[in-house]
Amino acid sequence: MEAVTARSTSIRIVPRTQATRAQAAPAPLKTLCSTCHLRDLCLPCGLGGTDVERLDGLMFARRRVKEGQALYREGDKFQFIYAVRSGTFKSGLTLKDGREQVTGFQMAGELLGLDGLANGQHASSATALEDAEICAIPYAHLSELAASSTDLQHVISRLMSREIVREHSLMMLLGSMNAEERLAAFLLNISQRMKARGYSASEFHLRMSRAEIGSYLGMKLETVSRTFSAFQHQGLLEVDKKHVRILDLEGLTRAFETRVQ
Amino acid sequence: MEAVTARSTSIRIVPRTQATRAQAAPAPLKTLCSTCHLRDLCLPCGLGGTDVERLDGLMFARRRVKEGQALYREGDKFQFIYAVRSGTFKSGLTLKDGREQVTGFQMAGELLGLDGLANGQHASSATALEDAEICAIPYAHLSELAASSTDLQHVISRLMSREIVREHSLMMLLGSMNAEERLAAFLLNISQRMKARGYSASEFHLRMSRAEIGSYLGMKLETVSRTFSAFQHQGLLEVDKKHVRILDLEGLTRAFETRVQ
DNA sequence: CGTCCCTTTGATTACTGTCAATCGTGGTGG
DNA sequence: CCACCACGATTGACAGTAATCAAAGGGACG
Repeated sequence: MEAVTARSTSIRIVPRTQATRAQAAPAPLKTLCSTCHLRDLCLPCGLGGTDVERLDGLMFARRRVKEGQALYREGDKFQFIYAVRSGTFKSGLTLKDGREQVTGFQMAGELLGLDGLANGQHASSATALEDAEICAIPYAHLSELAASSTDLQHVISRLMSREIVREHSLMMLLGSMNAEERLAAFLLNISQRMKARGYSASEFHLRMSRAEIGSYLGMKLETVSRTFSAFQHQGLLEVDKKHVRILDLEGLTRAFETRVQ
Repeated sequence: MEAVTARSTSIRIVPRTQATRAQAAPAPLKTLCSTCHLRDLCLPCGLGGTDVERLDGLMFARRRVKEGQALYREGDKFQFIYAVRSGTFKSGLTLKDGREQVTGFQMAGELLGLDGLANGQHASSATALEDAEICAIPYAHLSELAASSTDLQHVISRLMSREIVREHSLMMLLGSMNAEERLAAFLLNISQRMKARGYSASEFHLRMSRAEIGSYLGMKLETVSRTFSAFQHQGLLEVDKKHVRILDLEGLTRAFETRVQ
């Protein structure tokens, strides 16, 4: 897994762990929410035409992030909320001994960086799992705009609340499920999100490694791999490295619902 | 662990698991933020005098919640954010098979119910671990007020973001720590919060059962009990049921930092 | 004084972690 | 062009931690 730094003129290969921060885009493309194909998934979701037009007025800078590059890191000053336009990100905490805890994976239309509001600096880091593109939404401007639109205020609050709810269910997963239930829950979640984006719900490419899945689900990469194999033997799915095809959605749901119901 | 229903005129004992929802307070006391002893911990924290006075104008209803009573449950309509005035709450999800996943414990000055914004109904439930008192803050009124005060908007956003950050670190705990590290982290967290409230940081009463601690930390109650005993044998603390005295804060911190550093 | 619940402790099981080897792929460099 | 290396994934063997099952003590309360 390697990455090309944006800074060097010649193409230079660096391992992902040494990846540099994302640089300011050389060509700062501006983006309009009103014409964005993700508007029903993303920030403008639920907003009226006038509010969306006011979002347009902010002219979010669009930025490319290469695979392995960090969009922001723990401790970085909080200035932007990021909306994923394309590609996939992982977000998480890096422990001082080098190990990481992945706290989420973000796909197109999902927001990144909301944890930065608490203390004015990011509490987590976000890294691209493939070449990606994001909208950088300046929080100061956004909150200015929100001051004159209660609808926008509500949308932002709702998105933050949704993040809290999402983390609740992840805590349930980490706190009270076994390996098979965790992986089943993870795959069903990915499946739903792929479907919501117009992709197949039953066949997709995972962009994250076994180690990253394991970190997210609170298990070791070997256990992730074994559990994939177990599901395959049970006829629930076909796996080949990162390619997954779900054969028995009900069976997988049952594996998940063993405890959740 | 038993509870007295508020509805019945005669005092009737019900097990906590069958506890009824908190009823509307018979005497709706009103509360002022400006004179509250918790104002530096709670919602008004960081707000200027004029904003706090405007919060006063909302005249939050104060409500008593008996031990074992639910303040709200999953699926309840979201109307209020709650601030704990006194007592301790647990919040969490109840699974359909009856088991619960505790997602947090709330002490005086802490907020409850922020997960309700996402869908207009609470995604979790909150239950008093001892007789408690809360301020019920009508969200509609609060967000009306926030429309004319960017400071208040920021405070609310920051509180929600803080909840997200809190859950991140809990996920790290659940995802990558062993039993001793989890319990050490839990005790250090309680210790800090007690200290912030003017209580001893080294000696306190836990209001939650071993099972509730276990649910929160993703381990079984027997393991919680054993780990307490282990800490006691290591001379890190003295435990007698719910009473805890920390003898060696550095040692406990080391037990926690084994992985976190 | 008996019951119920919480807690503690012991014995055993089982799941997942750890350590290690192998395979396949893709990029590197001779 | 091909051998080599690095990396991710898979699988096996074994170890270790925590779960499970079980029993008993201690308070609180009727």
